[in-house]
Amino acid sequence: MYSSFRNNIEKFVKLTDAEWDLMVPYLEIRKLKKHELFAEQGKVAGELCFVLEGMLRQYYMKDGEEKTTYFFFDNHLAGAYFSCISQKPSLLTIEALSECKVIVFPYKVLKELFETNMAWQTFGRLLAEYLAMGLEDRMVELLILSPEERYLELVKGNKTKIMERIPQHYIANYLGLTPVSLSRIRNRVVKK
Amino acid sequence: MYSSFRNNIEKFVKLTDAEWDLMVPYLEIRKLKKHELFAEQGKVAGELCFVLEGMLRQYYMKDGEEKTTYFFFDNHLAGAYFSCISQKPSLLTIEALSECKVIVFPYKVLKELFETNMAWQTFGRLLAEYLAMGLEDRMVELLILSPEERYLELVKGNKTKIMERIPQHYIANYLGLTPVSLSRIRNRVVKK
DNA sequence: TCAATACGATAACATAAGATAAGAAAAAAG
DNA sequence: CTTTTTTCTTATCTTATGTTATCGTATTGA
Repeated sequence: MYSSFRNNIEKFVKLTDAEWDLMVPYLEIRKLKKHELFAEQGKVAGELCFVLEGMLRQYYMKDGEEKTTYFFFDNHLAGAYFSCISQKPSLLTIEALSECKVIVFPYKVLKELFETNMAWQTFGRLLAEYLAMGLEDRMVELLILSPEERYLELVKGNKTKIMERIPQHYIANYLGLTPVSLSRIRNRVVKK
Repeated sequence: MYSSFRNNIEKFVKLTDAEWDLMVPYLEIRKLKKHELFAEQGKVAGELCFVLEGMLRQYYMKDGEEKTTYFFFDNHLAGAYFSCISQKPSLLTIEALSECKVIVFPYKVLKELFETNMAWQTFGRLLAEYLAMGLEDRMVELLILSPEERYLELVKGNKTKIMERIPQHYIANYLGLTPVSLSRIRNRVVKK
Protein backbone atom coordinates (compact mmCIF):
# COMPACT_ATOMS: atom_id res chain seq x y z
CA MET A 1 0.00 0.00 0.00
CA TYR A 2 2.77 2.39 0.91
CA SER A 3 5.33 0.93 -1.44
CA SER A 4 4.95 3.56 -4.15
CA PHE A 5 5.60 6.22 -1.55
CA ARG A 6 8.68 4.42 -0.31
CA ASN A 7 9.92 3.89 -3.86
CA ASN A 8 9.52 7.56 -4.51
CA ILE A 9 11.53 8.51 -1.45
CA GLU A 10 14.18 6.00 -2.41
CA LYS A 11 14.70 7.76 -5.69
CA PHE A 12 16.44 10.31 -3.49
CA VAL A 13 18.00 8.11 -0.84
CA LYS A 14 17.98 4.43 0.06
CA LEU A 15 16.38 3.57 3.40
CA THR A 16 16.82 0.44 5.46
CA ASP A 17 13.63 -1.27 6.52
CA ALA A 18 14.25 0.01 10.02
CA GLU A 19 14.50 3.56 8.76
CA TRP A 20 11.36 3.26 6.71
CA ASP A 21 9.53 1.80 9.68
CA LEU A 22 10.19 4.99 11.59
CA MET A 23 7.71 6.71 9.30
CA VAL A 24 5.11 4.01 8.77
CA PRO A 25 3.13 4.36 12.02
CA TYR A 26 2.34 7.96 11.15
CA LEU A 27 1.06 7.34 7.65
CA GLU A 28 -2.65 7.55 7.00
CA ILE A 29 -4.61 6.90 3.85
CA ARG A 30 -7.13 9.61 3.17
CA LYS A 31 -9.62 10.19 0.39
CA LEU A 32 -10.34 13.70 -0.76
CA LYS A 33 -13.52 14.63 -2.52
CA LYS A 34 -13.37 16.85 -5.55
CA HIS A 35 -13.01 20.47 -4.38
CA GLU A 36 -11.97 19.39 -0.91
CA LEU A 37 -9.07 21.40 0.52
CA PHE A 38 -5.87 19.84 1.71
CA ALA A 39 -4.24 23.11 2.80
CA GLU A 40 -5.82 26.48 3.28
CA GLN A 41 -4.64 30.05 3.00
CA GLY A 42 -4.23 31.71 6.40
CA LYS A 43 -3.79 28.46 8.29
CA VAL A 44 -0.47 27.03 9.40
CA ALA A 45 -0.05 23.76 7.56
CA GLY A 46 0.85 20.71 9.61
CA GLU A 47 0.48 17.91 7.10
CA LEU A 48 1.97 16.82 3.83
CA CYS A 49 0.76 14.08 1.57
CA PHE A 50 1.84 11.75 -1.18
CA VAL A 51 -0.65 11.49 -4.01
CA LEU A 52 -1.68 7.95 -4.89
CA GLU A 53 -4.54 8.82 -7.20
CA GLY A 54 -6.04 12.00 -8.56
CA MET A 55 -4.70 15.49 -8.89
CA LEU A 56 -4.67 18.73 -6.95
CA ARG A 57 -4.00 22.35 -7.65
CA GLN A 58 -2.36 25.05 -5.59
CA TYR A 59 -3.60 28.62 -5.77
CA TYR A 60 -3.07 32.06 -4.33
CA MET A 61 -5.75 34.72 -3.90
CA LYS A 62 -5.20 38.06 -5.61
CA ASP A 63 -7.86 40.78 -5.80
CA GLY A 64 -10.48 38.21 -4.85
CA GLU A 65 -9.43 35.85 -7.62
CA GLU A 66 -7.90 32.42 -7.39
CA LYS A 67 -4.59 32.25 -9.20
CA THR A 68 -3.53 28.68 -9.83
CA THR A 69 0.25 28.34 -9.67
CA TYR A 70 0.88 24.62 -9.48
CA PHE A 71 -0.54 21.16 -10.01
CA PHE A 72 0.15 17.97 -8.11
CA PHE A 73 -0.23 14.62 -9.81
CA ASP A 74 -0.02 11.04 -8.61
CA ASN A 75 3.28 9.77 -7.32
CA HIS A 76 4.28 13.19 -6.07
CA LEU A 77 4.43 14.92 -2.75
CA ALA A 78 1.91 17.68 -2.20
CA GLY A 79 1.30 20.18 0.54
CA ALA A 80 2.02 23.65 1.78
CA TYR A 81 5.65 22.73 2.34
CA PHE A 82 6.87 26.21 3.09
CA SER A 83 4.16 26.86 5.61
CA CYS A 84 5.14 23.63 7.35
CA ILE A 85 8.78 24.62 7.37
CA SER A 86 8.30 28.19 8.49
CA GLN A 87 5.26 27.53 10.66
CA LYS A 88 3.74 30.67 9.24
CA PRO A 89 0.18 30.87 7.89
CA SER A 90 0.04 29.51 4.39
CA LEU A 91 -0.28 31.96 1.55
CA LEU A 92 -1.68 29.27 -0.68
CA THR A 93 -4.58 26.88 -0.79
CA ILE A 94 -4.42 23.34 -2.12
CA GLU A 95 -7.61 21.88 -3.54
CA ALA A 96 -8.43 18.49 -4.99
CA LEU A 97 -9.22 18.78 -8.69
CA SER A 98 -10.71 15.31 -8.69
CA GLU A 99 -11.38 12.52 -6.25
CA CYS A 100 -8.01 11.82 -4.65
CA LYS A 101 -6.42 9.10 -2.61
CA VAL A 102 -3.42 10.33 -0.66
CA ILE A 103 -1.05 9.20 2.05
CA VAL A 104 -1.05 11.84 4.75
CA PHE A 105 1.58 12.38 7.44
CA PRO A 106 2.41 15.16 9.89
CA TYR A 107 5.34 17.38 8.92
CA LYS A 108 6.40 17.22 12.56
CA VAL A 109 7.22 13.55 12.15
CA LEU A 110 9.26 14.21 9.04
CA LYS A 111 11.13 17.00 10.77
CA GLU A 112 11.83 14.73 13.72
CA LEU A 113 13.26 12.15 11.32
CA PHE A 114 15.33 14.83 9.62
CA GLU A 115 16.88 15.75 12.93
CA THR A 116 17.54 12.29 14.25
CA ASN A 117 18.41 10.17 11.25
CA MET A 118 21.09 10.80 8.69
CA ALA A 119 19.34 9.07 5.78
CA TRP A 120 16.16 11.02 6.35
CA GLN A 121 18.13 14.22 6.72
CA THR A 122 19.74 13.52 3.38
CA PHE A 123 16.31 12.93 1.92
CA GLY A 124 15.26 16.32 3.26
CA ARG A 125 18.16 18.02 1.55
CA LEU A 126 17.75 16.24 -1.75
CA LEU A 127 14.03 16.88 -1.75
CA ALA A 128 14.52 20.58 -1.13
CA GLU A 129 17.19 20.71 -3.82
CA TYR A 130 14.85 18.96 -6.22
CA LEU A 131 12.06 21.40 -5.44
CA ALA A 132 14.42 24.35 -5.83
CA MET A 133 15.64 23.16 -9.22
CA GLY A 134 12.08 22.77 -10.43
CA LEU A 135 11.23 26.26 -9.25
CA GLU A 136 14.34 27.71 -10.88
CA ASP A 137 13.37 26.17 -14.22
CA ARG A 138 9.88 27.51 -13.86
CA MET A 139 11.12 30.98 -12.96
CA VAL A 140 13.48 31.12 -15.90
CA GLU A 141 10.69 30.10 -18.25
CA LEU A 142 8.54 32.90 -16.91
CA LEU A 143 11.36 35.39 -17.29
CA ILE A 144 12.69 34.59 -20.70
CA LEU A 145 9.89 32.98 -22.66
CA SER A 146 6.87 34.73 -24.13
CA PRO A 147 3.38 33.52 -23.19
CA GLU A 148 3.11 31.69 -26.49
CA GLU A 149 6.50 30.04 -26.01
CA ARG A 150 5.49 28.96 -22.53
CA TYR A 151 2.36 27.36 -23.88
CA LEU A 152 4.36 25.53 -26.53
CA GLU A 153 6.78 24.28 -23.89
CA LEU A 154 3.86 22.96 -21.91
CA VAL A 155 2.28 21.01 -24.75
CA LYS A 156 5.70 19.70 -25.73
CA GLY A 157 5.99 18.10 -22.30
CA ASN A 158 4.88 14.65 -21.30
CA LYS A 159 1.95 15.87 -19.26
CA THR A 160 -0.25 16.64 -22.25
CA LYS A 161 -2.83 13.98 -21.61
CA ILE A 162 -3.15 14.88 -17.98
CA MET A 163 -3.36 18.56 -18.76
CA GLU A 164 -6.27 17.95 -21.07
CA ARG A 165 -8.36 17.04 -18.09
CA ILE A 166 -7.57 20.25 -16.26
CA PRO A 167 -9.85 23.26 -16.82
CA GLN A 168 -8.10 25.60 -19.17
CA HIS A 169 -8.38 28.69 -17.01
CA TYR A 170 -6.29 26.98 -14.34
CA ILE A 171 -3.63 26.25 -16.91
CA ALA A 172 -3.81 29.85 -18.07
CA ASN A 173 -2.96 31.03 -14.55
CA TYR A 174 -0.19 28.46 -14.34
CA LEU A 175 1.33 29.99 -17.46
CA GLY A 176 0.84 33.51 -16.16
CA LEU A 177 -1.93 34.59 -18.50
CA THR A 178 -5.65 35.13 -18.59
CA PRO A 179 -7.98 32.38 -19.83
CA VAL A 180 -9.01 34.54 -22.77
CA SER A 181 -5.43 35.06 -23.76
CA LEU A 182 -4.66 31.35 -23.59
CA SER A 183 -7.65 30.63 -25.78
CA ARG A 184 -6.32 33.08 -28.36
CA ILE A 185 -2.85 31.60 -28.25
CA ARG A 186 -4.24 28.11 -28.80
CA ASN A 187 -6.19 29.37 -31.76
CA ARG A 188 -3.09 31.08 -33.14
CA VAL A 189 -0.86 28.05 -32.68
CA VAL A 190 -3.27 25.67 -34.38
CA LYS A 191 -3.33 27.84 -37.49
CA LYS A 192 0.44 27.83 -37.84
CA MET B 1 38.55 36.83 7.69
CA TYR B 2 36.10 33.99 7.32
CA SER B 3 33.92 34.93 10.24
CA SER B 4 31.17 36.58 8.20
CA PHE B 5 30.89 33.39 6.18
CA ARG B 6 30.68 31.28 9.31
CA ASN B 7 28.11 33.63 10.83
CA ASN B 8 26.05 33.34 7.72
CA ILE B 9 26.11 29.56 7.83
CA GLU B 10 25.24 29.65 11.51
CA LYS B 11 22.05 31.52 10.75
CA PHE B 12 20.93 28.13 9.53
CA VAL B 13 22.70 25.78 11.92
CA LYS B 14 25.19 26.10 14.75
CA LEU B 15 28.57 24.51 14.15
CA THR B 16 31.16 23.49 16.69
CA ASP B 17 34.66 24.82 16.08
CA ALA B 18 35.65 21.31 15.04
CA GLU B 19 32.87 21.17 12.48
CA TRP B 20 33.76 24.58 11.10
CA ASP B 21 37.40 23.55 10.89
CA LEU B 22 36.44 20.78 8.51
CA MET B 23 35.71 23.44 5.93
CA VAL B 24 38.44 26.01 6.60
CA PRO B 25 41.35 24.30 4.80
CA TYR B 26 39.43 24.42 1.54
CA LEU B 27 38.49 28.07 1.64
CA GLU B 28 40.28 30.46 -0.65
CA ILE B 29 39.99 34.22 -0.96
CA ARG B 30 39.68 35.33 -4.56
CA LYS B 31 39.29 38.69 -6.20
CA LEU B 32 37.18 39.02 -9.30
CA LYS B 33 37.60 41.86 -11.72
CA LYS B 34 34.58 43.58 -13.11
CA HIS B 35 33.12 41.42 -15.90
CA GLU B 36 35.09 38.40 -14.80
CA LEU B 37 33.06 35.19 -14.85
CA PHE B 38 32.62 32.98 -11.83
CA ALA B 39 30.55 30.34 -13.60
CA GLU B 40 29.99 29.83 -17.29
CA GLN B 41 27.25 28.43 -19.42
CA GLY B 42 28.08 25.03 -20.84
CA LYS B 43 30.64 24.19 -18.19
CA VAL B 44 30.01 21.95 -15.21
CA ALA B 45 30.42 24.13 -12.15
CA GLY B 46 32.67 22.87 -9.39
CA GLU B 47 32.92 25.86 -7.11
CA LEU B 48 30.67 28.01 -5.02
CA CYS B 49 31.52 31.25 -3.30
CA PHE B 50 30.50 33.53 -0.50
CA VAL B 51 30.49 37.20 -1.47
CA LEU B 52 32.50 39.42 0.86
CA GLU B 53 32.45 42.54 -1.29
CA GLY B 54 30.88 43.53 -4.57
CA MET B 55 28.02 42.13 -6.56
CA LEU B 56 27.42 39.64 -9.32
CA ARG B 57 24.68 38.83 -11.75
CA GLN B 58 23.44 35.57 -13.17
CA TYR B 59 22.22 35.37 -16.73
CA TYR B 60 20.91 32.96 -19.34
CA MET B 61 21.38 33.29 -23.07
CA LYS B 62 18.29 33.42 -25.24
CA ASP B 63 18.37 34.23 -28.95
CA GLY B 64 21.89 35.54 -28.53
CA GLU B 65 20.88 37.91 -25.75
CA GLU B 66 21.88 37.88 -22.13
CA LYS B 67 18.88 37.62 -19.85
CA THR B 68 19.76 38.58 -16.31
CA THR B 69 17.73 36.56 -13.81
CA TYR B 70 19.43 37.11 -10.48
CA PHE B 71 21.81 39.26 -8.49
CA PHE B 72 24.19 38.24 -5.75
CA PHE B 73 25.21 40.76 -3.11
CA ASP B 74 27.69 40.68 -0.26
CA ASN B 75 27.07 38.25 2.57
CA HIS B 76 25.39 35.79 0.29
CA LEU B 77 26.32 32.55 -1.35
CA ALA B 78 26.72 32.65 -5.09
CA GLY B 79 27.36 30.09 -7.75
CA ALA B 80 25.81 27.72 -10.23
CA TYR B 81 24.41 25.64 -7.41
CA PHE B 82 22.25 23.41 -9.54
CA SER B 83 25.05 22.64 -11.94
CA CYS B 84 27.20 21.62 -8.96
CA ILE B 85 24.44 19.40 -7.60
CA SER B 86 23.52 17.75 -10.85
CA GLN B 87 27.01 17.78 -12.38
CA LYS B 88 25.42 18.85 -15.63
CA PRO B 89 26.70 21.76 -17.74
CA SER B 90 25.46 25.04 -16.35
CA LEU B 91 22.68 26.79 -18.21
CA LEU B 92 23.66 30.08 -16.65
CA THR B 93 26.65 32.35 -16.44
CA ILE B 94 27.66 34.33 -13.37
CA GLU B 95 29.54 37.54 -13.95
CA ALA B 96 31.01 40.09 -11.55
CA LEU B 97 29.17 43.39 -11.86
CA SER B 98 31.91 45.14 -9.95
CA GLU B 99 35.24 44.31 -8.38
CA CYS B 100 34.45 41.46 -6.01
CA LYS B 101 36.11 39.76 -3.08
CA VAL B 102 34.78 36.27 -2.53
CA ILE B 103 35.52 33.16 -0.51
CA VAL B 104 35.69 30.25 -2.92
CA PHE B 105 35.37 26.56 -2.08
CA PRO B 106 34.82 23.38 -4.06
CA TYR B 107 31.30 22.00 -4.02
CA LYS B 108 32.86 18.55 -3.63
CA VAL B 109 34.04 19.49 -0.18
CA LEU B 110 30.64 20.74 0.84
CA LYS B 111 29.02 17.59 -0.48
CA GLU B 112 31.52 15.49 1.45
CA LEU B 113 30.58 17.38 4.60
CA PHE B 114 26.89 16.90 3.85
CA GLU B 115 27.41 13.18 3.68
CA THR B 116 29.61 12.72 6.70
CA ASN B 117 28.45 15.27 9.23
CA MET B 118 24.95 15.76 10.57
CA ALA B 119 25.25 19.50 11.24
CA TRP B 120 26.49 20.16 7.72
CA GLN B 121 23.82 17.92 6.30
CA THR B 122 21.24 19.96 8.17
CA PHE B 123 22.79 23.10 6.75
CA GLY B 124 22.43 21.64 3.29
CA ARG B 125 18.76 20.99 3.81
CA LEU B 126 18.01 24.35 5.35
CA LEU B 127 19.96 26.15 2.65
CA ALA B 128 18.06 24.35 -0.11
CA GLU B 129 14.78 25.06 1.66
CA TYR B 130 15.73 28.72 1.93
CA LEU B 131 16.62 28.87 -1.76
CA ALA B 132 13.39 27.12 -2.68
CA MET B 133 11.28 29.53 -0.64
CA GLY B 134 12.94 32.50 -2.30
CA LEU B 135 12.33 31.01 -5.72
CA GLU B 136 8.71 30.27 -4.88
CA ASP B 137 8.15 33.90 -3.85
CA ARG B 138 9.77 35.08 -7.03
CA MET B 139 7.72 32.74 -9.18
CA VAL B 140 4.47 33.80 -7.58
CA GLU B 141 5.35 37.45 -8.15
CA LEU B 142 5.98 36.73 -11.80
CA LEU B 143 2.72 34.84 -12.09
CA ILE B 144 0.31 37.10 -10.30
CA LEU B 145 1.75 40.61 -10.44
CA SER B 146 1.81 42.90 -13.44
CA PRO B 147 5.15 44.31 -14.62
CA GLU B 148 4.36 47.63 -12.96
CA GLU B 149 3.42 45.92 -9.70
CA ARG B 150 6.65 43.95 -9.81
CA TYR B 151 8.63 47.15 -10.25
CA LEU B 152 6.83 48.75 -7.32
CA GLU B 153 7.56 45.69 -5.18
CA LEU B 154 11.20 46.01 -6.06
CA VAL B 155 11.54 49.67 -5.13
CA LYS B 156 9.56 49.03 -1.94
CA GLY B 157 12.25 46.57 -0.88
CA ASN B 158 15.34 47.27 1.10
CA LYS B 159 17.70 46.87 -1.81
CA THR B 160 16.88 50.21 -3.40
CA LYS B 161 20.26 51.79 -2.88
CA ILE B 162 22.09 48.78 -4.16
CA MET B 163 19.81 48.50 -7.15
CA GLU B 164 20.58 52.06 -8.14
CA ARG B 165 24.10 51.00 -8.97
CA ILE B 166 22.96 48.22 -11.28
CA PRO B 167 22.42 49.03 -14.98
CA GLN B 168 18.73 49.36 -15.58
CA HIS B 169 18.51 46.90 -18.43
CA TYR B 170 19.71 44.14 -16.12
CA ILE B 171 16.96 45.03 -13.68
CA ALA B 172 14.47 45.02 -16.53
CA ASN B 173 15.40 41.41 -17.34
CA TYR B 174 15.20 40.51 -13.66
CA LEU B 175 11.63 41.80 -13.61
CA GLY B 176 10.78 39.99 -16.82
CA LEU B 177 10.48 43.01 -19.12
CA THR B 178 12.43 44.91 -21.72
CA PRO B 179 14.60 47.90 -20.85
CA VAL B 180 12.33 50.19 -22.86
CA SER B 181 9.31 49.00 -20.97
CA LEU B 182 10.98 49.50 -17.62
CA SER B 183 11.90 53.02 -18.62
CA ARG B 184 8.26 53.74 -19.44
CA ILE B 185 7.02 52.24 -16.20
CA ARG B 186 9.45 54.37 -14.22
CA ASN B 187 8.24 57.42 -16.06
CA ARG B 188 4.62 56.50 -15.40
CA VAL B 189 5.16 55.77 -11.74
CA VAL B 190 6.90 59.07 -11.08
CA LYS B 191 3.97 61.00 -12.50
CA LYS B 192 1.42 59.31 -10.23
C1' DT C 1 42.56 63.25 -22.98
C1' DC C 2 40.01 61.51 -26.61
C1' DA C 3 37.50 58.04 -28.94
C1' DA C 4 34.66 54.26 -28.49
C1' DT C 5 31.22 52.09 -26.13
C1' DA C 6 27.38 51.54 -23.06
C1' DC C 7 23.38 53.47 -21.10
C1' DG C 8 18.83 55.52 -20.56
C1' DA C 9 14.96 58.31 -22.26
C1' DT C 10 11.85 58.90 -25.82
C1' DA C 11 9.18 58.34 -30.11
C1' DA C 12 6.61 55.70 -33.62
C1' DC C 13 4.66 51.72 -34.99
C1' DA C 14 3.03 46.93 -34.78
C1' DT C 15 1.57 43.34 -31.86
C1' DA C 16 -0.27 41.14 -28.11
C1' DA C 17 -2.53 41.17 -23.87
C1' DG C 18 -6.16 42.69 -20.46
C1' DA C 19 -11.15 43.67 -19.66
C1' DT C 20 -15.65 42.80 -20.68
C1' DA C 21 -19.54 40.74 -22.73
C1' DA C 22 -22.12 37.38 -25.36
C1' DG C 23 -23.10 32.98 -26.88
C1' DA C 24 -22.19 28.02 -27.69
C1' DA C 25 -20.73 23.76 -25.84
C1' DA C 26 -19.79 20.72 -22.22
C1' DA C 27 -20.18 19.10 -17.63
C1' DA C 28 -22.44 18.72 -13.33
C1' DA C 29 -26.39 18.61 -10.46
C1' DG C 30 -30.96 17.61 -9.45
C1' DC D 1 -33.61 13.62 -18.70
C1' DT D 2 -33.73 18.31 -17.89
C1' DT D 3 -31.92 22.28 -15.77
C1' DT D 4 -28.21 24.77 -14.04
C1' DT D 5 -23.57 25.78 -13.88
C1' DT D 6 -19.12 25.78 -15.64
C1' DT D 7 -16.05 26.18 -19.33
C1' DC D 8 -14.37 27.76 -23.69
C1' DT D 9 -14.39 30.60 -27.74
C1' DT D 10 -15.05 34.78 -30.11
C1' DA D 11 -15.55 39.73 -30.72
C1' DT D 12 -14.72 44.54 -29.46
C1' DC D 13 -12.27 47.99 -27.26
C1' DT D 14 -8.52 49.79 -24.61
C1' DT D 15 -4.04 49.70 -22.96
C1' DA D 16 0.56 47.89 -22.21
C1' DT D 17 4.34 45.88 -24.10
C1' DG D 18 7.70 44.62 -27.71
C1' DT D 19 10.53 46.31 -31.50
C1' DT D 20 13.31 49.42 -33.64
C1' DA D 21 15.57 53.63 -34.04
C1' DT D 22 17.43 58.09 -32.56
C1' DC D 23 19.74 61.15 -29.49
C1' DG D 24 22.11 63.01 -25.61
C1' DT D 25 24.87 61.64 -21.74
C1' DA D 26 27.83 58.91 -18.94
C1' DT D 27 31.28 55.60 -18.60
C1' DT D 28 35.17 53.10 -20.09
C1' DG D 29 39.38 52.05 -22.10
C1' DA D 30 43.27 53.00 -24.86
